Amino acid sequence: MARRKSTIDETCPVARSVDVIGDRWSLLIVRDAFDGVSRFGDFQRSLGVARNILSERLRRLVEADILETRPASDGTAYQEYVLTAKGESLFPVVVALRQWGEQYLFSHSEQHSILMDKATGQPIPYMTPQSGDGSAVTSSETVVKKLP
Amino acid sequence: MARRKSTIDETCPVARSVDVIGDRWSLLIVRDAFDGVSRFGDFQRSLGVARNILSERLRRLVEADILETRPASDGTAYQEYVLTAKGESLFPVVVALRQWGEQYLFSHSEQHSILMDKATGQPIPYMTPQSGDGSAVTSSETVVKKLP
DNA sequence: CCAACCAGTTTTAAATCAAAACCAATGGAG
DNA sequence: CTCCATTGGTTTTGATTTAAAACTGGTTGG
Repeated sequence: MARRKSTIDETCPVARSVDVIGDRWSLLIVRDAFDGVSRFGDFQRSLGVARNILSERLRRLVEADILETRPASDGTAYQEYVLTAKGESLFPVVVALRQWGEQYLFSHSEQHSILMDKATGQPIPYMTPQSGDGSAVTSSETVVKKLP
Repeated sequence: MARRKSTIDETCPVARSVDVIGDRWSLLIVRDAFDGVSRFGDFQRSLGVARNILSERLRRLVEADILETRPASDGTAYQEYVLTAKGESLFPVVVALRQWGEQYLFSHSEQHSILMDKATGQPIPYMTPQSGDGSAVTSSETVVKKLP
């Protein structure tokens, strides 16, 4: 590509988020991390991503404080990658993408995975933005305000 | 790049979603569309994206049934791009990205925009996955189940 | 101690991207 | 009606990124 125009001066939160995790692999790495994957080789096998790309993405995610490294919990000398609090906060993003995909990207007959509540065994209902009183709001009922 | 490995056979909804909108521009185009932008030139000026890239992305989004074209509402012979129902359904994704960005990607003193409820003038509360009874659930309280 | 494994890094070729030039159709001024 | 600026792209051309595979060096198991 020509040099990527950095959106670092962007005042839109969506643009900044996309700048950090808006590529083909970062969100899938985060998804796997939510799923308990933590080792380099496990990410690599799970995603089928090239190792150099995985290496660079993991480094970026660690730099962005979304993942952190620590000594492997299984006693080996290797390290593992785990979500930070900032990374855990991406849960709604991953769930929103998952639910949208569930609704629109599978043919009716096609099987796909769904997100369940461990406690009740019921599917997690579709997430939606809500007003202060808990009622759902649509995009046309909201407006983006620039703070002064 | 070497040829992109298509994730079309992927059974994970997150992977399919990322395959459709997981690039630097598509989600920003959708965000602008939520904001009322509909004309080629307006997207181009708003995003600062190269025109050929914008053209290709708009075509992809139309093919994916996220946007659709129709005659411009202002009487000119040009066309405009508007969100379909499928595109409107990306609202939770955009809001989740926005809210994560608001929380983590701005220094405390830095100004940024926030999403408000038009009716009440109050900020939209942070979205979170909920259990069937409306209580928030964390990632560790959920599990991904593959349907048979 | 040796072989297999893990976690990367380097190398190389292909694909994509960004910028700018180019082009056709539209619309507005006079 | 004519000229010219605007709109909405497409084409061309390098720069950059990506993917795949080969390579490296420490680790672990036998």
